[in-house]
Amino acid sequence: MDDLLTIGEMCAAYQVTARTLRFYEQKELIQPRREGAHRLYDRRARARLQLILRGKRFGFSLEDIRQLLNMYERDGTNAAQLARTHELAVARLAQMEAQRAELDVAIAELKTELAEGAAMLAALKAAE
Amino acid sequence: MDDLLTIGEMCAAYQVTARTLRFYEQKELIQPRREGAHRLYDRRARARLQLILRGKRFGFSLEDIRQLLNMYERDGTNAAQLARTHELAVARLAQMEAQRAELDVAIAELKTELAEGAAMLAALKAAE
DNA sequence: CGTTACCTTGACGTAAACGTCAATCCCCCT
DNA sequence: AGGGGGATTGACGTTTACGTCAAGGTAACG
Repeated sequence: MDDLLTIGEMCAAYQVTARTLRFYEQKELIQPRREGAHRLYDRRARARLQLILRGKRFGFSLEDIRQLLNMYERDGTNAAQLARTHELAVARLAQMEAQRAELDVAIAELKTELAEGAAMLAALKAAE
Repeated sequence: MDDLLTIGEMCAAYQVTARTLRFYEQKELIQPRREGAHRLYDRRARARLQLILRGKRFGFSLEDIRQLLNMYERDGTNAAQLARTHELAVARLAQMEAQRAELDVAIAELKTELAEGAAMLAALKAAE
């Protein structure tokens, strides 16, 4: 049963707005079927949406996601494409870990200031 | 010696562009002196810039920073204002830690997929 | 005095990911 | 026939933190 969902049902199912779905479509991330003018989302469209949302959680841009998705669409078994995807994922992972490291530093610094009761502004007074 | 720096010197000293300094001024974050039309940055202006850059590292928005800065400008010793600053800092810290937690989850998930050689797209194939 | 380097204001542009109308259209129900 | 409730397209708006001209002022050097 390849049950088809209307845009409203998709919104409810995936917690996104209709605008978002149309936006993704415009960006070539999803291609729902049409029944007249109305959109109908099949299994494939839903799978892609899930991947999009997942990619977003990973911090990929929509453009990155589009490329990954379309690469797989054309040939999911091409070794070069698999390698490319892997490469992108590794790079993104490195970014995330770097971001986490920075965040850790900032957290530690802010904690120190809070412990000193200094908030972030003691330096202003000191500089007068 | 309250040596005064020109905008160009400020750029070199703090690694920011002139546009950035003018932008901060327009946003009421910094108030340099004037010699004719030219800006001159005194000790206070420089202290504020440092705090701005620091606030940014903490992830505060410029608007947040402006409010904090101006609160202190009016009365750095007011208990209510100190409390407010502290409160903002604590809230921000909580945000940062939440963000860090999410990041950890995403990192772990992405690592798992990489380990499986699945990148992020295995599900697409599975859904066909 | 002329050139150069640096400065000024003002205004429009940019990026991402949608939000928010407006005008229409379509189907279903009573 | 008259409403509703959803859908559609198109187009402009939003946010943040600046970037990028353009046109012109000014100050120091030679």
